[in-house]
Amino acid sequence: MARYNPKETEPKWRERWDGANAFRAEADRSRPKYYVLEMFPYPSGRLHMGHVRNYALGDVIARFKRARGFSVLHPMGWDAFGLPAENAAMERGVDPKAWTYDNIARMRAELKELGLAIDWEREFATCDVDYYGKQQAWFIELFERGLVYRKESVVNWDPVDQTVLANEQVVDGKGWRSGAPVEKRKLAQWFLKITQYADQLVDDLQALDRWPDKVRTMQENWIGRSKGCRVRFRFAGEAPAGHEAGIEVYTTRPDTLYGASFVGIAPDHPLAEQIAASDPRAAAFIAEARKGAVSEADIETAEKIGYDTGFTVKHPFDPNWELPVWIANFILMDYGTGAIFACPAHDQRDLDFARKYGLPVKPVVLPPGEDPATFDVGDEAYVGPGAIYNSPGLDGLDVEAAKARAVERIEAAGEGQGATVYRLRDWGVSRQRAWGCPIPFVHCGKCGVVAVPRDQLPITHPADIEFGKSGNALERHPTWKQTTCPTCGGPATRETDTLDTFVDSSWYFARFANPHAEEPIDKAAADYWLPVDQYIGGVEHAVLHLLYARFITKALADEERLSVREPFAGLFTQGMVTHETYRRQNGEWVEPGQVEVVVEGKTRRAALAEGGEPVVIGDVEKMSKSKKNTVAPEEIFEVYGVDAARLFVLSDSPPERDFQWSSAGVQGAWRFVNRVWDEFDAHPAGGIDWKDPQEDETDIARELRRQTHRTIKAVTEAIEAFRFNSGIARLYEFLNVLKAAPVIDGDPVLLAARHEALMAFARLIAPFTPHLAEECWAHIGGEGMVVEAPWPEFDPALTEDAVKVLPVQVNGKRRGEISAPAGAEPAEVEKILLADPEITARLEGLTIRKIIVVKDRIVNIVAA
RNA sequence: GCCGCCGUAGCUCAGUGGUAGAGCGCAUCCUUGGUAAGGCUGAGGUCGGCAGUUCAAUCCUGCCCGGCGGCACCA
Repeated sequence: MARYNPKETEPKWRERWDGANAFRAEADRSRPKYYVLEMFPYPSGRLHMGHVRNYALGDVIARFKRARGFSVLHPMGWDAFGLPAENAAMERGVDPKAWTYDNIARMRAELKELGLAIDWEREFATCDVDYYGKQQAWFIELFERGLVYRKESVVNWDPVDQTVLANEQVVDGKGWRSGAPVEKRKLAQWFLKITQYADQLVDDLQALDRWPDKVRTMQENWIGRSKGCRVRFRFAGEAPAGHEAGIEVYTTRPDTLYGASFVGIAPDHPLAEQIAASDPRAAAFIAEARKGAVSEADIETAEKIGYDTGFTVKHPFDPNWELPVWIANFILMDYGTGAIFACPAHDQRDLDFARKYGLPVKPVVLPPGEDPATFDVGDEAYVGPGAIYNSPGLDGLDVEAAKARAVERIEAAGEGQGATVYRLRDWGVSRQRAWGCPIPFVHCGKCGVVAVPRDQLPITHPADIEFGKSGNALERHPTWKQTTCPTCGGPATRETDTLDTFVDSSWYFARFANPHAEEPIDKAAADYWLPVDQYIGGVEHAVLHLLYARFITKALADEERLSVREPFAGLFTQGMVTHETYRRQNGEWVEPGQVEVVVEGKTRRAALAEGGEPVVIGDVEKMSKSKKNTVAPEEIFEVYGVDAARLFVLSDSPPERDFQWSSAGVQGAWRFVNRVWDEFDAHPAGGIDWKDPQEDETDIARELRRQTHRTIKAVTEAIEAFRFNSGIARLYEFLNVLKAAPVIDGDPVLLAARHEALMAFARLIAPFTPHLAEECWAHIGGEGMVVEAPWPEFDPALTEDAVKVLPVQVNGKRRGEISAPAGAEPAEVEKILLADPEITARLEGLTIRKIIVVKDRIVNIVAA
């Protein structure tokens, strides 16, 4: 018996796959195509278990679809621009470009070790001049179509690092790196007009039926479309200067206009600011209101406060009805118009506010079954359906009809119009960073902002760029900025902002169709390969990346660079990789590698491997450096081989759930790999003289064949349904069956049945442990390599038993069993049942009321 | 607060309107020329709780409890 040695076997098969160009994607129009893609990694230089899981999942699909006859595209690239490279430059004085490409080289080697069925000829990095140059080309096209614009915008400015910070880089109002208090600054920023596609982005979610509902809901909430109308409230007395037109409010509940109690404006509303200029108490209130708004959670619990401005406005449906105007802290300036009318009876926020300041509460929607004479609103606003009352002209209508009628009246009066508003904002893509895609524009004193002509692209980073200081190295460079205006030829300066890296990742999947094309996207190739049939990645990208990619796809489709309007037909979001945490008595985190866990009966104890100091076993948490609960993939590969690692991450949890790494688990997978090999090793090398197992079938052989065909069916269905762990569980069971099945020397039928089983097994396990599968396949004389072999087919007739064992229940409790031919009719089963002495003994003294026979499943006797 | 997911063996998880399963762990035994290993056998489960539908519920329905995730004054 030869022991299985992954260290020799695994590299050997990877070389053979390479040699055969086994994973090259070819647009073969005679076969159905399948595009499987995992979210491409940031090249940190180090593979972690999350990557292993992510890419193993995609690899299962890629190998499975290939075996099923699809023409498969499974590419790999690098999301290579971004802050970490510049941080490395600042910390270690290295060149971001060199640092990034070094990391890519290291990670590529590690990824290749995973044995992924990837077409490496299509690899690219977003920091390749070739890639971002093409990005600049289509970015200019979007500009020409009005989808790109510049606007003054408030940003978080770190005065020490001289840079703009993203919201998540601001911690407690200070820069995460410098620790300096962050300033709000107004800067001209580049924006992409994603809001122009807001409706499509919501509506098209409907058709994405192979996306998780959770992600679709999150995107829908993020876009936050709401339908309502704008209404003008004119001032009753003299209007404040500049606001003679009144206050425009936005509402989704025009049906409740007759329940209006007051008009409220946000503390940031221009009118509020104007009032504050001449009213110190209003100014003090606004300052107070702004102070409270620190964190999201605080906002929720913050008390509603308001300030009565003394101004009053007229009700749009009744000029004699005057409403006070309040400034209130719960009104947001950046939603709708920054002003509302309040209907306390039917809005909880308004009600809280009205109760606090003693403002009127008048119900106008009557809940079903309530009496208008007695219905009253307590401390809970009524937001449900009902009939409108107390509302001349709307009375009796239901809520939806009343909304429509109210909007009609408002529009007829010229006091407003129906409107749809969104929570979604335009996408700010400016980054004051050098290590990103330069925005291809110049600023000319005469001509303004001018796009760089196509034949002058790409705009690249200067070769002698000096990183390693704070701020934007492009801005600081002595000459790079200086250029001439493409329009007038006069002196001009280059734009020094670069693009958000989310732009880079918004179209890479399309570039993979032909990464060497002259145009950004090779349309013919993209028409063949797109959309991505299965996209796989972490749920943390549920909104931003996936929304941006959908938007850019639509924009590029309108540019006629793409035919699809949705990039990802199927989306799968995998769970995180977690691990137990360990802490010393002093609270210090300890790496798993330094801990020894001892099992004593049902309790587990842990101690430092060196010294034996007891260690506290903490919660299971996402692997992270800070908690030191990471496990390095390369160390696992070294000890157990790649296949065992792949098998373990695929086998232990459903892919969408969090996965708990444990050393016991990977050891179990390793043992399974060895048991599989043993089973193949015990089979005659080079295969057998084939004898059709269907001839002279014995019961033992037939049973084994049944198990084989059932396993093929079950594993196939499990992979189709993304339940890889179930599929692997079936293979574990199947191996147990094979081990238990007798081997009788000189029984050719049995041997043939076993051979059939092993031929299937090698192919079934190939998506999970591809190297092992090849070794096994070769040993038993399989033709060619497994990667070239078709997926095994099952014979439906063999997945069913000829004789069924039916449990027999008496009054719902199991009392015995009988055997009946498969498909036996109830009458036949009853006959067998009543002939069975054990069963009849059970029925002694009872009267049979009813016999329920469920074909091939069970029998239940109802008796008294 | 709202929405979603989850609760099955000590642990991680399959599964099904009809006999409760796998891996790991645990126990017993065997092997000691696969040996910082291998094998046999076994114990262990009111399938989160309560009600309902059904001949029959771990599975369907409702309510409740617990865990996780997302959203959160969006008018």
